Amino acid sequence: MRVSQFFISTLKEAPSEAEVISHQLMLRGGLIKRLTSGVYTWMPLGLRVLRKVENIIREEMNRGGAIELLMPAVQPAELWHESTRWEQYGPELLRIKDRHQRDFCFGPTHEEVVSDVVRREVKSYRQLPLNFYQIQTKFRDEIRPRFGVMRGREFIMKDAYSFHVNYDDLLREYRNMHDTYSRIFTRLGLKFRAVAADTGSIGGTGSHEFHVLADSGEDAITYCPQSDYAANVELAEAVAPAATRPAPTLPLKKVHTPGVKTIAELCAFLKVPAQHTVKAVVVDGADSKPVLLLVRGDHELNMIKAGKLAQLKQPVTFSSVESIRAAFGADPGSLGPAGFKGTVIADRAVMAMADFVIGANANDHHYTGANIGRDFAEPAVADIRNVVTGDPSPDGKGTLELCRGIEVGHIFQLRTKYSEALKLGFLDESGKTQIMEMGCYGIGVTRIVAAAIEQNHDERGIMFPRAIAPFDVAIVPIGYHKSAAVKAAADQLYAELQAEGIDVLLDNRDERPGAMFADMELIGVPHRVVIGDRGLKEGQIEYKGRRDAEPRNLPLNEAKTSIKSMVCGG
RNA sequence: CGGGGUGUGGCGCAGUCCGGUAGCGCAGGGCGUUUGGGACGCCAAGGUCGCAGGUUCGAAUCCUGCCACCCCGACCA
Repeated sequence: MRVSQFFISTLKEAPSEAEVISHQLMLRGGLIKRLTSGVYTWMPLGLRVLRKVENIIREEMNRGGAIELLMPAVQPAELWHESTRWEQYGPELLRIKDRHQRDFCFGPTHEEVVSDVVRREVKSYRQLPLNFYQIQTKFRDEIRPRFGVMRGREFIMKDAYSFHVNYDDLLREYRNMHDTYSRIFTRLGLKFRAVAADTGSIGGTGSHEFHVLADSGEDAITYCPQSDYAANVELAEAVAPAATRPAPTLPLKKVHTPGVKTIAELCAFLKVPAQHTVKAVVVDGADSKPVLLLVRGDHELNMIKAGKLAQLKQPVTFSSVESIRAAFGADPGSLGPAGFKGTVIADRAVMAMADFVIGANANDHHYTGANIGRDFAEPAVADIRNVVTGDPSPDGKGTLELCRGIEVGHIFQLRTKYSEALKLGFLDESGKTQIMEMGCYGIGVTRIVAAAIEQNHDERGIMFPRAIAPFDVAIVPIGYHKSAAVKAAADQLYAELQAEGIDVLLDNRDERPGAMFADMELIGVPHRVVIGDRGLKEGQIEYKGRRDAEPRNLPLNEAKTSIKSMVCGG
């Protein structure tokens, strides 16, 4: 591609709407343009990247035995009533009406449609298993779209749905898709990790998320370097401490703590470490009465885990200040279990503590030397905190580390949640009707582009992994419009590399060198060749990899072969 | 949906407090000089100051209402 025949539009300054680096660089590089909140045009340059991502996904899905189809984006409400999701999905489902006032939605996911296809087509066990997938535009009316295409409302997803005669076969395909996803993200050139995940609203049993590792990621994930354990922090079990609770050594003492509300203030005021304090959080119980949750001061309450407790109202909500005052006689910041009549649930780690500091249920007062059993009744015990670095791994094989990730893929064992609702039956060998087992497997295609940039950039711009770079190599001629020798050498190398099937971008704009260098670096082309009169006199051209510190010279007559080996090797 | 913030030319901003009819940088156009790290000079062009009402002789500026967008919290690929 010659730049004169392409469309490149870069900015020196990032639009102020962009907060994260990938969003800024995608706007500056002209990969995307915003149309409205969470909705973006993919400009020609960005589209090249997107297509490369899609093609890798498509190739590996095909290799994994999945079969591509394309389902409609617009779906009739009747199907969603059948699965009961028309009511359940909430405002995230974009609902539309046609001219006859019939209800439709713009599909946020395709379990209903694919199930309808399969129940019409598949009657016999002989037609199973099946795995249908598509790469298609979805719409989810997100509460808060942000970070550009990282969390858009309209986005492209690869979604796959598999159908099986029994659970064993679903498990086989689930592992197959796990391997397929690992191959996909490896080929994309991304540092990633598969982690055990919460199944969330989609339902089903087993589930794994695939995360691109990046400090700016929205998800906290944990892994064990000594084993293959890895999980989303939402899910990762905080195992009970091995140590038994020491006997009390201090008397319970009420202390005046004026203005102290947070654990940090408490620690500073009393000069105690956070591990010797207990945090009290009040949430609404299943009976709408306040329930007191206790976690160690340096730990964090995990709302997903709390959401699995039968004693609590779903979804979990913090109690209002009014109901807290009524139940405790004090405001948040001075709360504790002593004297509280309702349900108390303590994290496992709290149960191993003695002589700790906790709110006294009187404003501006705390207790020191508090002890379970002696100063208040034994509470119910549950795992309700986030794991922290150094916690023992739930598999017993080491200690946990934490890092951050961007969720780019998610695989689920749906089991029969949808196949029962949508009557996905088939006849088995003995002629009996059975319900299919289902799996579903998603990849956020547009999000991958943002995640790749988040993981691969420097102060000059994007450093795309080779597999998804918009171009493999950029030729930057110096004086293309002045020097016949430069033009001839650049045109020839361009033609030769193109003939080798390499994606070459020839920057034949009449720009100053600095402007061309800056643009090629901004848009993340992995290899750059500079051709100028200065080098040609010596029979040399200059080569620089996007990640190289310094350029180096190559003989002109070997240019094609050496560049080809660098493009294909690196 | 709550909380915070911003809307001025394609992009980044100043001007708003203290009303007097819009300015800077970048990008884009023309001419000239330049050409190995985002050049320089001159010239020209480009704005319903988010929208609607109001106050006023006069509103980007003050008042009211609305809209859009961004950021912080519950969602998810």
